[in-house]
Amino acid sequence: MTIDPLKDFPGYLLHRVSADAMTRLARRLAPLGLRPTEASVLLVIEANPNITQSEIGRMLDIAGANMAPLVARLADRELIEREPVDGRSHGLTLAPAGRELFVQLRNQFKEHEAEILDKLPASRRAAFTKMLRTLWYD
Amino acid sequence: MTIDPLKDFPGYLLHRVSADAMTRLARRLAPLGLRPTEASVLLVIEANPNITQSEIGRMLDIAGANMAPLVARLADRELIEREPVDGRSHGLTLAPAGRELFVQLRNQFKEHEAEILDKLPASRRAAFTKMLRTLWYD
DNA sequence: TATTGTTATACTCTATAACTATA
DNA sequence: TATAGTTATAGAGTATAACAATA
Repeated sequence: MTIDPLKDFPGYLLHRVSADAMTRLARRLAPLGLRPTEASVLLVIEANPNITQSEIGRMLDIAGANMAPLVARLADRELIEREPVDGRSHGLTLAPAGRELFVQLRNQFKEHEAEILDKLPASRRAAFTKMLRTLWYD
Repeated sequence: MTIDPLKDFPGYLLHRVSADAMTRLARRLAPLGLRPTEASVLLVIEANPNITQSEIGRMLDIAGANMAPLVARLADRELIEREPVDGRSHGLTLAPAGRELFVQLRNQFKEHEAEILDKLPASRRAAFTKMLRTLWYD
């Protein structure tokens, strides 16, 4: 039979588990007309009214060059509003349509995250998430 | 201060940890002239001489349409050899240059994987990998 | 000088459709 | 009919370089 030489590599497993979760999240969000990165930006704006797009970029590690068209799409769809805070920055807040969408968005994320942990015994889920946090925010 | 509403989401953490690891792996492999997917295919061929590219695709979940140019690049660089096994399939094996590269490749992967787990206490590393395996090969 | 926001561009990985040749 | 391999193409995410306007 064929041998999978990668199946014990945590890096490979992280990649496969993450890629699978991202694909499922994308499918969940498609009916809302959102891609995963757009949805995560909306969650950040909701939690931080008047945040600027450069601050979001630093938080989510999205380069400014990539934030620009992403935010422009959300503004074009009137999901967010931009208010000048000084001559070069704009504070971002959810527009009415964005607040409406946010409720569905939050539910989809909640179900998605539960689905990921679902395969682990309930007693190990918190430990798993904590280890991931250790790896990320070391 | 700004709030990160995603920091407790295992799906988001998986994505960030995985993306960071992939970026570091890509940097490690660049001096060898390989991208992560190319390197993983070489590891699979080394472990399974005469495997076909469709079998590799099923193992690594890479679509046939994407396997074709990937394998062609490796064959053009004479890292692998293709031997017909029937009228439509080719068995893939490492060519001499591929075997030479494989030694360095294996070392880079070993260091990479160790680096990922490095931030976890040694006593938790096996449990973490096992949980990832549970999530992947459920 | 440094930062914010922007445009243009390219790369990697992935996804779909259509096709040929073989089993 | 199903499978192996291929080509063309498009999408999403990311990366770099260059630039204007503002701090």
